[in-house]
Amino acid sequence: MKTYSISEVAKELDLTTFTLRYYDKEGLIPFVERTSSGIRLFKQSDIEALKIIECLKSTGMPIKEIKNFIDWCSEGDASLQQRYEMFLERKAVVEAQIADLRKTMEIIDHKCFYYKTALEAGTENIHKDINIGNTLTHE
Amino acid sequence: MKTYSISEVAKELDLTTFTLRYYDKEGLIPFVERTSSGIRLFKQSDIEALKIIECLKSTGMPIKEIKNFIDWCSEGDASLQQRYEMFLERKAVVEAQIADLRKTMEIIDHKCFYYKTALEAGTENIHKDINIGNTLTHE
DNA sequence: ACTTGACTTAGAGTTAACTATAAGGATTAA
DNA sequence: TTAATCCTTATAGTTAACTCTAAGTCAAGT
Repeated sequence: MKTYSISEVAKELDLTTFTLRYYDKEGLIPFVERTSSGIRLFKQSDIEALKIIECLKSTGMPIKEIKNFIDWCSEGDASLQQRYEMFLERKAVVEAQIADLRKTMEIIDHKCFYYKTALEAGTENIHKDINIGNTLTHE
Repeated sequence: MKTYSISEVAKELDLTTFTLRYYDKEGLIPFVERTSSGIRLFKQSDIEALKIIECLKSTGMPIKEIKNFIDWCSEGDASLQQRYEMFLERKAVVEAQIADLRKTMEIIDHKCFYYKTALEAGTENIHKDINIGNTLTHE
């Protein structure tokens, strides 16, 4: 079975060897095997596992919680329920993040429009004038 | 014109007074006026500006860059182009973030399915079995 | 008068996730 | 054989954005 060195994996996943050893120290990749002399041999499945770890990280999950998940994986079928619930929770988190970003996007779109029209008019006052002249709403 | 104290603003925006003074020190809210004795008087428009600051922050924009924007605002119409470009860039950033989260969501959805079916079967092996038995693709 | 809440400067502490260095040793590919 | 790459432990530094404390002052409300 083909294996990869720590620097090959680092390159492929856009991490550093420092980071990978740090992950190892933190217990995120206990499944990575070693040669008799102690050199890490990453299997393709280890790289896939690291991609999941990066995926969880990108949802804002702290490393200590990711470690819990990795520990559950070692426990086998007994932890299936916990792992399922963890991913359901992650799903909810990501949905909320997307919803927040959409709101952010609305505000930014408004600002893009604001500045686009201001630029076309040559002055920001065009927006202030709209309000000053708005005798109906007094805004 | 109605004004608000630092603690009222902190409460409304779910920040602390420490944070608001920190923002002030970092030059994010130079427009907030003071009483003759130095107490900050936040106007409604100041609160709206803080909401924009929080919006920019939520896109991952560092405080020093937000300060640049605030400085541009003080410069008036001369900086309209820069401010417009800044928001266009923020728009692109947020779009990329949403795209990333969608990819993340796909992976998480897969995992939800994986664990749901594993739970129904009582064992994770159901997924391994699929591969072992797959004599066509040898995956 | 007293309490509350505002202010200041200055600086220390926190947190997470790296990021790096040093010092020394082992292994491997050309 | 030599250079590159790997390993270890231990430790220290970095960064951003807070977060908080201290020490002392000031001012408004009851």
